[in-house]
Amino acid sequence: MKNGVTIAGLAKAVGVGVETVRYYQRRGLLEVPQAIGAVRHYGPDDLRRLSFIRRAQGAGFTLEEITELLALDRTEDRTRIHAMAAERIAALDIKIHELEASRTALERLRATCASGKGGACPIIEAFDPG
Amino acid sequence: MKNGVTIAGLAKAVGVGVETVRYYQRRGLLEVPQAIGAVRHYGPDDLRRLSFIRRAQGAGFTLEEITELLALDRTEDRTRIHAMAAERIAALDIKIHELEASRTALERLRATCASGKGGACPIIEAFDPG
DNA sequence: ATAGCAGCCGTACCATAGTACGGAGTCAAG
DNA sequence: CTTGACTCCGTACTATGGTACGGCTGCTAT
Repeated sequence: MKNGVTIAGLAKAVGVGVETVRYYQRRGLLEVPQAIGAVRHYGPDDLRRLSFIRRAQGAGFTLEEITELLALDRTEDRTRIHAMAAERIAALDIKIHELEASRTALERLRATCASGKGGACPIIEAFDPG
Repeated sequence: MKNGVTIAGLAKAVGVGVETVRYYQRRGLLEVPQAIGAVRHYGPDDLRRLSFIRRAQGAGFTLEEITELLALDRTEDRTRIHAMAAERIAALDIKIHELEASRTALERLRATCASGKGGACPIIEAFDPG
């Protein structure tokens, strides 16, 4: 063996499946490293890149957008990066507010249906205002 | 015409497509009302139900879960409703925190890349801490 | 009465993000 | 030097939530 891990080690380190790593390679999100013999070995760069992909997904970027971000990482196109970040932040703000509103509605539902007995609790109505 | 709207009116009122309404009917989320002649007419109940479906989706319920919620709406199984609400609230809390963390990371990226010129801004690193 | 828009229906297709599978090759250990 | 785990590869399949298509029919206005 050389230094670096094989695909299973990489996948495990980031908490994804081997097939997912291969999928990202096929999509061009991860590059396929040079093999030592017949087996590829992955280093810290690959790990950072894969972690980034996952975090960016968590931020709501699609794989297509992440592909663009990764390409941008080596350029100096700050305006594009800035625009993508701003756009995502705006979308995130909307989403966060929506989820908070949903949370409020669910809290109301939970409170209503917590009280002992009585007839059915009105699920549909619980969501009505908000 | 009778009172009530046709499928296009219903869809439009909630901001979905006609095909989406039909899809929900197929999935059993919406019932198919009795036709007057060959055309179905939808009333306020259908509207409320459809609105509910959309709001519940916004809260992160899957269509399958929403199917269950709608079924539960006519029962008195408060414990199940309570459990589903609690579970969703917990998931929502996690999600909201994740999105807020992502927002922070993006804000950092935006700030870093806003400053005039200089080399590339480190997209991958901007997400590194979390 | 007739054109043409809506509605109805089944079936097929789409995007996104994986997940599974089967065969062939390879590597390290026993 | 064989066994067993792991890799590689292509292709196919999955889940979720729709979206589109084409044929037929029926309601409505001109």
